[in-house]
Amino acid sequence: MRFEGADSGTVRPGGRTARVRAAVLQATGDALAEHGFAPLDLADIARRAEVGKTTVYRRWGTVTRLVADLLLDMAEQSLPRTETGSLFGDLKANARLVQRTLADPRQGALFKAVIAAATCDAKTAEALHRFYDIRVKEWAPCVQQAIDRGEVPEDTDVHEVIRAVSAPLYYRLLTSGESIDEAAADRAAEAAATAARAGAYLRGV
Amino acid sequence: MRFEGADSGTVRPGGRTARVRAAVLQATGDALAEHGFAPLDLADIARRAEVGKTTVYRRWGTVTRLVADLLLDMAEQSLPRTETGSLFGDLKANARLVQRTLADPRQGALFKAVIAAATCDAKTAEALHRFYDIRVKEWAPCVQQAIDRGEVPEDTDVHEVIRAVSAPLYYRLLTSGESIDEAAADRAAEAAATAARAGAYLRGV
DNA sequence: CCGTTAACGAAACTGGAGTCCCGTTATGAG
DNA sequence: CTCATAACGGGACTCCAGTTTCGTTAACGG
Repeated sequence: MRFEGADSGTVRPGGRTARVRAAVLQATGDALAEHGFAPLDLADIARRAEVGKTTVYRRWGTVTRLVADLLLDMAEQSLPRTETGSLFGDLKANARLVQRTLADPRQGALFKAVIAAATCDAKTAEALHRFYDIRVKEWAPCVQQAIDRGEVPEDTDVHEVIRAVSAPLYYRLLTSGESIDEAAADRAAEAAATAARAGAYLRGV
Repeated sequence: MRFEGADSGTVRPGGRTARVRAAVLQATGDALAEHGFAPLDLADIARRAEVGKTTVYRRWGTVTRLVADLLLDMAEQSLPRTETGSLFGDLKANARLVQRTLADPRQGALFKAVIAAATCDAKTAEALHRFYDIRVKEWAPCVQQAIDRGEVPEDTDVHEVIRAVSAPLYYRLLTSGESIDEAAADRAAEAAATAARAGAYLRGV
């Protein structure tokens, strides 16, 4: 009886074992940088959808193309923007909306997965970019209103301010284990509003 | 001869075709939310590394565990922090470092892929979180110095300020097609510094 | 330097993802 | 309503990722 399994390489970690590890890690980096992450099973999706798997393979072919179509679908369902009368209030409403979405177990996992999928395929990435462009454009007017009120400098890049609200929440979702709570949302909104008022998002300077 | 392929479903898009699409998209969302994104071929990695594929399967087993090990390796190689004497200068140095990394084709693709991999597996996610914790902790002292100089409020969350610098750059990498240029880095640093000085990153308030 | 055995790797095997074939269903034009 | 055919779906087939087996190589304690 031989026990190697998960702890193989722990007893004699030097020499060949170390060289193998280095070579494999190098190759992993290369492979990931080149192909990215490969797709999920379409047969399983057909089963869940109670649809012939031939149909799924014929119409979409790969998971990445399927996800691109899903993003197209998601982009069509838009949520109404709320107006509060102040930049901070509007950004906070936006931040809370994003926070609720990412904190929801199913939605949060879905957004993570969709972003991961876009990592592997150019068409899917394009669909993801279009999705966020639409969402950002939907909220940008609140920054324009702040410009009109004289709250922020004239030539502020309105889209960049909206992105600045979401960025910390997505960064936390992807790179940290901490939960996306309301405090994080409010902090993101406050930071973006403060920086915008101070002229940190001037365009093309 | 039958032509269906990619444009199947375009001639008769109503009725059954539409129902199939809805069911499949629903199932795709469910599958992604549950399993996330599945792994890449280990046999290919063994070939690249010029190592027996049995060895790779025995020592790592899955791509996600392999990526977790890669992250452990990446966490060990740290870059020295530069000190400029002002919060904005230090944050700008950090932002430029992140910017150069993400803008580099291989490194940028690698980071995208690693984040995608962490999306699918708890252990890999933990390894990713540890990686970023280390990086953040490495730069946090520059914010502490700014506190000591009286540049930012006493009870500022120093880690959160560092994260605020990276967040917009990663957000752009993942959700937008635009390149990560120096202007973006400088804007991220300026926004974070401004918000920090204004007390947007106070801890636990 | 020697011996034990951890770790590697070639080759044969297997299960299921992805493809192909062809009959069935039902859309939408006339 | 009718008909041509777009689109679906069951089932057989293929091929390769992942597993198992077993012989070979070399790490490291003495």
